[in-house]
Amino acid sequence: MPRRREGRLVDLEVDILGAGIELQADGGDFYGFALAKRIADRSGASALTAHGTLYKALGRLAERGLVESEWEDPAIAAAEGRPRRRLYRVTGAGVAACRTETEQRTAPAPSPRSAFA
Amino acid sequence: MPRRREGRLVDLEVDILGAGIELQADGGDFYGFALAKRIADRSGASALTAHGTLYKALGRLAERGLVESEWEDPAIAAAEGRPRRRLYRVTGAGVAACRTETEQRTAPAPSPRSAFA
DNA sequence: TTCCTATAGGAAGATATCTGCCCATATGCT
DNA sequence: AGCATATGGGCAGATATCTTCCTATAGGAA
Repeated sequence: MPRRREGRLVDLEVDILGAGIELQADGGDFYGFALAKRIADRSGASALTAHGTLYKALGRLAERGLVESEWEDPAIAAAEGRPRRRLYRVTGAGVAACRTETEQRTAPAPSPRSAFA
Repeated sequence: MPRRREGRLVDLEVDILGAGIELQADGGDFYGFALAKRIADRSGASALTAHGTLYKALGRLAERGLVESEWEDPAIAAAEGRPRRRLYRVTGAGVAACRTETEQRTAPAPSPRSAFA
């Protein structure tokens, strides 16, 4: 993929923010693995078979301040007998960026003349 | 595999005890994953590609009191940024059982007549 | 000696996160 | 208009442990 168009989001990032906003609607934070399942479910196809893509995207979003994260208390993971999770939440900036991006996409391209023909 | 011959060990169990005794010689405990690598290395071949086999064998040995285990302090795993380990050590009984089994194997079968022919 | 069956072993996958490698390509620049 | 390249995406694998299935076989019993 090419240089990122200034301040815009790629598909996967929109998906993450969207799913994340949904997941955190009922109170808590969310974590990568759950996110992956959710996105895989609704995207139908077998995207993210290798989860590296997702974690890289989450990293990018974190760098831009659109999500925040912190490690789950290790004791909890230990008590539940599973690996630790990194807990994410979409920030205000993240919600805004997601909305903006979505709007920018629904308002199609500024067609050169009127329409086609 | 058939019923276990009363009080004896299968190959993998001997390997585990052997490798375990080696690993704990220099002080500390050992854990499954390291054990798997060690056994895989010296068994040359690609045994244990799926590690389930090893963990089941470790469970058997624990049940018979030949190894003991405890979970690593979750904080340590967290600090090192990796999954928790279960720490094992071979018990006295384990060392004894390993030796006995090895002897029983080096002293071959009580041949029916003298040798062959 | 023959047959039954308990049991070990292998494959596969769930649970979580992260890194490195390579490739395709849309973007921005000339 | 055309080209160079930054960058996202997919594949593969490391780190650890454990569960569920299915299968093959050696041991014991008849």
